[in-house]
Amino acid sequence: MPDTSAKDELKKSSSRRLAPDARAQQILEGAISYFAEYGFDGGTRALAAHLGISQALLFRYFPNKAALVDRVYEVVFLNRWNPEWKVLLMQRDLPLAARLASFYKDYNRSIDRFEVIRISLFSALRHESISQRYVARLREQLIAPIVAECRAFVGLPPPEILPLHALEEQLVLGLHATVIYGIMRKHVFHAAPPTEPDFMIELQVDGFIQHAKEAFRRVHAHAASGSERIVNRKAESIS
Amino acid sequence: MPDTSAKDELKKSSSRRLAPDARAQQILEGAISYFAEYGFDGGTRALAAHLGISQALLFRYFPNKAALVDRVYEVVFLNRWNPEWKVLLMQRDLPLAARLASFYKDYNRSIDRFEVIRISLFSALRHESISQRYVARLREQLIAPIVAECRAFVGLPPPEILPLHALEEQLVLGLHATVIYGIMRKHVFHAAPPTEPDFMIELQVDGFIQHAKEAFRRVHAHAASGSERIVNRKAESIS
DNA sequence: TTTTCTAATTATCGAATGATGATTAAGGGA
DNA sequence: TCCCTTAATCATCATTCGATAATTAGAAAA
Repeated sequence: MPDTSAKDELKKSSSRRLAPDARAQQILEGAISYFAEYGFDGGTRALAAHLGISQALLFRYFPNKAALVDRVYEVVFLNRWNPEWKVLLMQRDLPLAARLASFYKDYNRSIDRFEVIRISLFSALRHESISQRYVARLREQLIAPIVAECRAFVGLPPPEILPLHALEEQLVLGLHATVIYGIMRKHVFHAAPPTEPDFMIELQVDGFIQHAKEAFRRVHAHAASGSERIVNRKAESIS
Repeated sequence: MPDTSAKDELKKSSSRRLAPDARAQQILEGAISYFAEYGFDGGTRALAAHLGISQALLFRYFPNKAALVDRVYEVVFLNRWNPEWKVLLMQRDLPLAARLASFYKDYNRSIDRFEVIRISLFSALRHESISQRYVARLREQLIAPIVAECRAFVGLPPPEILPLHALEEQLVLGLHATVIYGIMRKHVFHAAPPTEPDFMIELQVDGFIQHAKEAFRRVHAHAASGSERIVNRKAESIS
């Protein structure tokens, strides 16, 4: 009778005495899962229990809790960015509607995960700088290029000639919002989760494109007669 | 020489020995402001300092921290609902576009506040039941009626004859998302805040209405050929 | 098998948390 | 003016927090 059973189930679950790299990786992934559920105020003891290890062990692999949280941020924010998105969006030999649909399908696939959306929100609510850097990159690398492509599509001058207007950004962000808000409904509000995301994205993109010409012209008419012109301005107004 | 100065500045700031009702109200408002900024894991000592009172005083007006948090929830969620919204949305003597624009302008005005949007998010991330009840009411009282009005607008059967389909909800939630996400950008992500909300709402509503006929027909065609039909289904799929 | 290295746990620290009496003092009524 | 009610604070409790040092024990090398 060979000695199987008891040894194997220990090995697969936590298997004490892991190689340091494997243990660090396991802690990091457990922290992502745990902090996504309970937020960054969740305790290190509960996290350790979640991992099936002692609380002190966390501090042998990360100097303190903040360092662990920072690593979580890095994985969630930085590892999830695809530089090809911008390239795809600017490929003018493809119809704009096809580019937008293709991009948002992939973007949706990339961020439609419990951990990603919730950790993004937790960190944004904490005013973490990495969150604001992500938002800035989103704006510069994706939203602004889309606005530029829309300009070309509807027959308006490029950004080099006519600076981008904040209202144009908001118009594009309206399309962006349909994707993001759907993911939030699913993972944060636990309300009627989106089904058939690809079909809905195609539908929303078609609506956006069909309305784009009129919408951009109205925005420019409004801007010409109205108040502020250039895109940058400070946030914050508490009341 | 009359004794002015020192007495006045004490009176205006915190003026010790308030009437109990006034003090309770002051604590509640301070708690809303404080928890909106720091989340519900913020400490009672820091909250008391924020109010200029001793920490122990909080517990003479609220039996424990959870009770105070519950009162905050009530104020933020329940006091912010206008039953007239549903009435307005179903007023068929007005054009649908006008009803939607009017509703979303008012809805936006009502929830575009730092405290409201952030406390909503904090509580939703905690899976608080009051948050889920709010989402259910939003869906039943606003989204479903809007879908029904769109049905009438595009010439499809009413919900009594043909049950609402989840994809129709998602279509309407796409419009809803443009408003909500704008508010989140402003108060959570601190990115390019929305300007001229009324103008943008008119624009988004017009785009939605112009596309509605085609969109609803495509949704119904897709549903007829596709898989699931009825609106309810369970959420949750972590990976 | 025995030895050796080090991954992991146990025990514990000081600081901060929510919460509870004991004490002080503000301010209207006599 | 004094008194008496009670709003408010002070001092302190038991827990829980992040973090550290001492100890144990697992697996490869000898």
